[in-house]
Amino acid sequence: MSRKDLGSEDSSKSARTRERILDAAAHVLSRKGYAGTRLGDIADQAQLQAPAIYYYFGSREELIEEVMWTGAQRLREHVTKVLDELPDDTSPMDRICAAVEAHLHLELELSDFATAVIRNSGQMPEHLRTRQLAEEAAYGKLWRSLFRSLQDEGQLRPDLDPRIAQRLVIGALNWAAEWWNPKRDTYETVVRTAQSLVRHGLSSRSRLIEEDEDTSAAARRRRSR
Amino acid sequence: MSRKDLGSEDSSKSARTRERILDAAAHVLSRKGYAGTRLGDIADQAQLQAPAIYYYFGSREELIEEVMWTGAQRLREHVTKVLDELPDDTSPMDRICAAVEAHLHLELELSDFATAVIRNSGQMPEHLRTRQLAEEAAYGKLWRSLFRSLQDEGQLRPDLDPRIAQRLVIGALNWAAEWWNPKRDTYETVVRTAQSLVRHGLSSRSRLIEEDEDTSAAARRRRSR
DNA sequence: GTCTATATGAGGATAGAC
DNA sequence: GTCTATCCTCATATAGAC
Repeated sequence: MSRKDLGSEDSSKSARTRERILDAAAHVLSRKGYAGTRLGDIADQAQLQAPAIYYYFGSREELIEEVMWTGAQRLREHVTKVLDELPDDTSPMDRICAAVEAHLHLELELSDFATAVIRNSGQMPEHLRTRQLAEEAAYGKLWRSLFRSLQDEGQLRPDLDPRIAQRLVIGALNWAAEWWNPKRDTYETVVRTAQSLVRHGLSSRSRLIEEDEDTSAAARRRRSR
Repeated sequence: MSRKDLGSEDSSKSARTRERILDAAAHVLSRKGYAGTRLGDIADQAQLQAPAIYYYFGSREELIEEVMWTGAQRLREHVTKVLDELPDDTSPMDRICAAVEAHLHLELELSDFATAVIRNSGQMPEHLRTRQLAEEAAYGKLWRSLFRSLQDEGQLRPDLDPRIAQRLVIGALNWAAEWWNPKRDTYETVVRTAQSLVRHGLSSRSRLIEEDEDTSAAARRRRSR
């Protein structure tokens, strides 16, 4: 039997090689796209010969499928774990902020997998996305439950459509992998800004406070809503 | 002289054919990716033969380059136009909300170009991105000036990093093309939710009002406004 | 069990004749 | 504008080497 079904916890030599190939594939996939991902490039990156990949994966498609699934799965597992470790009495909004950080953490950490998934989800043949779609459905469900808790406690501003707000938030986070440059922005600044944006953006406690009428150019907002 | 330099305002037969090819290329590019975009598929979509494309475009690369540039250009021009038409005394926050709608409008309207650009920006050879990058730089500049106005008037919450907040907002908008389903969410709901999220998310007038300590899950609507 | 060297054949861009 | 021919780039099969 080959090594195809070794779990990722195995650290034998062959498991490590397999992992190297997977990482290399994520790297190439994120930069070249589904159709542009050549086994030769993956092999170069993983420091072996292209046909050697067939020892670990049944085909190019199987390898790519696993990259997409792994990316989605690791994200969901990480966020789930972080949420599970929060104290039971953590407020819904604090849970959402924790999820925001966890999502950003994994995404920016495993950015090859993240950008591989993000850029290629819409370009893959459907039959390679089954496991990925299942992960993403579960992940969406997780976030919906966070938003529902917020709403149940009356903390979600009522002019927001919960589903749409949720997708917008996740979009803002996903996109971060496209622009984040660690040399320009610290990870902490990104997290802090994202959390603040989300917290104030969603909260029903967030009131646009009327300004006393002064003549400054700023004084023109009025009883909105 | 070929038709290569006819502007898009020309509506002669050949200009229309050229436009059809461009639209078809955007369609294929968004679904198959840069490397997976075959002239045969573009030709099918545009209802002509693959080699005929060479009558309108110098090469596959030129055609794809033009899709990416056009997508970026139309977005910037549309948002610029909408902002220019606002009354002079429009507040910075209202200008940002107008830009949010304009961005979403063009993106969801021209979704093939939008998703083509979004999904393929990171997968294209650099030499095909020169004009696109110039457009995007100009577009970024536009948004930075919007954020700067907001900040100058003290309306930007000080715990936000302006550049990062701006990128998060644009990310949330860009991602909308990936999930929006007009059968599920109306365009108006998406715009309204995005605007509200952005307005409250950014505004320094947005205060998280402390709740009196009560444990009831019900007592939470307050000082209406 | 873990890989390398080489061979095969399909798909696709594009040149050039019409 | 179309049709055909050419040429190249791969994924993958096969045959072993260590």
